[in-house]
Order: sequence, then structure tokens, then C-alpha cells
Amino acid sequence: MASNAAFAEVANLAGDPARAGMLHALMDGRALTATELARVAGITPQTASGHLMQLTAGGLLSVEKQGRHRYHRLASPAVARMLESIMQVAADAAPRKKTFAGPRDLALRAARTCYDHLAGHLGVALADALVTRGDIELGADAGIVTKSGAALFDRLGIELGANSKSKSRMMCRPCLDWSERRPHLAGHVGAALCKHCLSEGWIKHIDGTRAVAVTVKGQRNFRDVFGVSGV
Amino acid sequence: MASNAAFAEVANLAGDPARAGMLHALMDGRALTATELARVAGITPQTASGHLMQLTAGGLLSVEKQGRHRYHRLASPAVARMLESIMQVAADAAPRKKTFAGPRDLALRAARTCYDHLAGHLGVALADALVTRGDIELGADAGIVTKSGAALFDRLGIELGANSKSKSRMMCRPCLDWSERRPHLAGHVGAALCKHCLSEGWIKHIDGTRAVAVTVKGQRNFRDVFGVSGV
DNA sequence: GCGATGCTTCGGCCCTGGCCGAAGCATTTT
DNA sequence: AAAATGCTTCGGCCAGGGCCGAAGCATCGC
Repeated sequence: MASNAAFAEVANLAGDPARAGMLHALMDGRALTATELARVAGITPQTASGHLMQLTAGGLLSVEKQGRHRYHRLASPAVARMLESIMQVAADAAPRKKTFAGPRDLALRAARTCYDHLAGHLGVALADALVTRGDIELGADAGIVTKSGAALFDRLGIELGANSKSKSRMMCRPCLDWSERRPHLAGHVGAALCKHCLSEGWIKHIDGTRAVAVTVKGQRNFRDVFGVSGV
Repeated sequence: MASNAAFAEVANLAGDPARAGMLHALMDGRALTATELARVAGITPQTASGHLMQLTAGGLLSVEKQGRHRYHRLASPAVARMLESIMQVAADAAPRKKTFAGPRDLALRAARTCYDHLAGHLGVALADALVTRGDIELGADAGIVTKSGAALFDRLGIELGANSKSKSRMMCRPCLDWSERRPHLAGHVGAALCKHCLSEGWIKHIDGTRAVAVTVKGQRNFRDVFGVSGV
């Protein structure tokens, strides 16, 4: 079968430690330069250049040239979902490592972005709160936004663009959280919510990682709007 | 970050051509012996043995000893979803290969199982029919079974076990088909439907692959029950 | 028991592919 | 111009790991 070779090629691209580090760093959806990626992967720029070429040729990354910089980002949401699913299996399979969580790990577990939506303790807490309040219904495979949820998002000024579709109900995707082992909110709705939190200044990226910090304003709003405190 | 190493390890396991072939062969959810897997991967049994040990140690496979045979299967649905998502990216990224589809490829494209549900032309046609008839609603991220759909499945004797949950509506997962580039039906509902088709003799596995053939009885039922013909 | 079958371990071959230093383009800055 | 910055190409080094043949354990059938 021909598709087999392509499969191994893609998996192999993600299977090198240096390349895995780069993909990991790109999982929050931002675009990074080759030198930045070399630094996070712990290799020299010329080695990184080779890896980036392979990743681009393999369809995992797309490049945007801008002056003397070249910005690399994940090629598509499908790539992000693939990376998420690999992380899921990796987290399932290797709880053997009692990896004493360093400060960076702790920050990631508390709250992080997962390509375009929120994950970590914050992400799960928000999903829980929305379910408890009856704003969304979440199953193992899928979720939907209820009438009250649609009203809530509307009140917050969150645009659920897919309303333009003929779908009578907004649907969303649950995403199993590798650190909390419980689902958080992904898909269109999760992305819109995350975007809103960032633009309202409720959360902000820590230095240049996927970890996010909840601002004072965010703490107030998460408590008042969603009934979520202690994040 | 510690989880990075585990990520690369898992991806690397799937990234070797021989191991990829084995995983591919296991994607229909059956359990195969080491020798069978060696054959599909095109390697000797002793080489396969090493690969299988790695895959098991990495948490991708689970082994069941039975007499002098050792049956290997995917360790969890999470692994199956990971493999699906990699195939998705691989299919997206490599349409360069004008791969003249051999007969095996053609059979796979017509109808196949995707771990526990139906894919290929048949899977997409069934999903389309169910949507058209109003039995399910399918978005990009999620789907739900409508009242009429629940009645249909009940009439067919398909048990949607998750009804026991407090969920008021049955939800299901759409899965982007790599050959058709359109969603087919996955998740709990997709699995139940596939199981029903197999047990009723509407479809059956071709030799020992993921490809399935539609029986005469199946053609009649797909036409009469779902309005799907020409499969 | 004895041989056949399924699978694993061991040892050694070989080659892919990741790594870096040095040098070469391209673009921006002074 | 000339220097600085970002990135890529080239060449050579080297280790990791996939592969098989041969031999060693298990389990089944006679």
C-alpha cells in the first residue's frame, strides 16, 4: 500500500527529539523564527535549518518570509490535532516517569493554550463550569452549546461564526487533557473562547511559551462570569 | 520539559516503516500474531519481535498470550485516534504522489474499517444519507443523533449504550476521511453501526485486511434502510 | 518422549541520518 | 560601501538502530 510510506514519513518527522521540540514550541499557533526554534530545540541554527526544511517539505509546517526573518508555523489545524493526539498517547503510556514537575511544567499544568484553545487546570475548570451551568453539554465524543450557552456567548460578545451555517445547534469538540485527564473545550467554540480571553486581557502568554497566566482582571471575570475561582 | 521526550518516543515508534506497517495492519482493531505482523511488514519474525517489544513497551500495543501464540492489538482507542490523525496529515501533505492505486488501494477506498467504525466511500455515503434523512446532524467538530435517528437505531436493534448516561442527547464524532476528504461517522455511534453491519452480514472483511466487501444482503439493506445504493 | 511450530535472544554487519564547523547568500543597518 | 544579522549549503564525522542468520526457549501435537 502506498499510503503506508507517507504515514511513516510524517510520524518519523515528529519522532526526532529536535524536531519534536520545535513542533512542541509551535503548538500554541504562533509563528517563530528559525533561530528561536533552534534555541528551544537545543541545536545550532544550521542543524535547525535542515530540520525545518524537512518539516516544511513533509507538510507539517508552513513558512512565511518577512524581511530577513523566516516565520514558521504549523501548516494546519489537522497538524495541531495530530500533535495533540500524540501527546495524549505519550501521557497515557508514560506515567512511569514520576517526573518531578519543574516550575515550567507546573505553569503548563495550571493553564496553557493547546493550539487555539485553553487547556490545563484552567481549561478543564472552565469546561466543568459551563457544563454545570448547563451552557454546554459534553460527551466523550462531542459537545453542543445549549440555548443558554449561546445566550451567554452572545452577551460576552463572542462571535460563534459557524452560526452562519445551516446547523441549528452549535457543536464543539471535547479534547482530553493530558495533564488533568479530563476533557476541556476545543473546536470552534473552544477557539473562540480562548481568543476572547486573550483579547480581553483575562490571560496572557508567559514569556514565549504555551503556558498562560491568569491576570487579576481574568480572575475576577472567571469568578463572576463562570463561577470559576482559584485559578 | 519532560513530556517532550515521551512525545518524541511515541512518534518515533510510529515513524519506522516496518512498525508503521504493523500499526497500519492493526488499525481495524483485530489482534494479530507476531508472524502475521512480520509478513505484512515484510521483515523476518525475529526483527518483528524486536519491533513489537518496543511498541508494547512504548504503550502503543498490548499483548495477549494464548498458547504458543501471542496476539498483539492496539493498546487503546487513543492510539487508534492518533494513527487516524497521522494518516490524515499524511494524506493532506502528500497528494504529490499520483500513486496509481492498485487493486488493494481501490478496495480500501471503497470501504474499510477505521479501528471500530466504517470509512471509505461506504462510510461517507452512509454518513451523508443519515444527515440527509435528518437522523443525525454533523458539524466539523461534533455531531448528534436526532430523535428520528434514535428511533431508527432502536428499530434496527442497535444498542446505543451511552443512553444510560444522563446525557439527554446522543453525541457522536465526525472523522475526516483521508480518501474521500469528507467526514464519516465515528465515535460511539459509528462503532455501534459498524458492529451491527458486521454482525448482520451486510459487510465482511476481505482476506485479512481493513478493507471490507459489501454483501448482496448488505447492498439490499443499505438501499432499503438508508437509501444508499451503488456501494 | 520427539519433532514441529511460534517466538525470542544474541552477535555482528551496515547504512541512514543527525550533528557541527566553515563558508556562502540575502537582507537590513550605518 | 561596509558591517551586522538571519539563514542556508557543504563536507565530514560518528553513533544509533534496523536488519538478518544462528541458536535458544516455550508450547503444542503425535
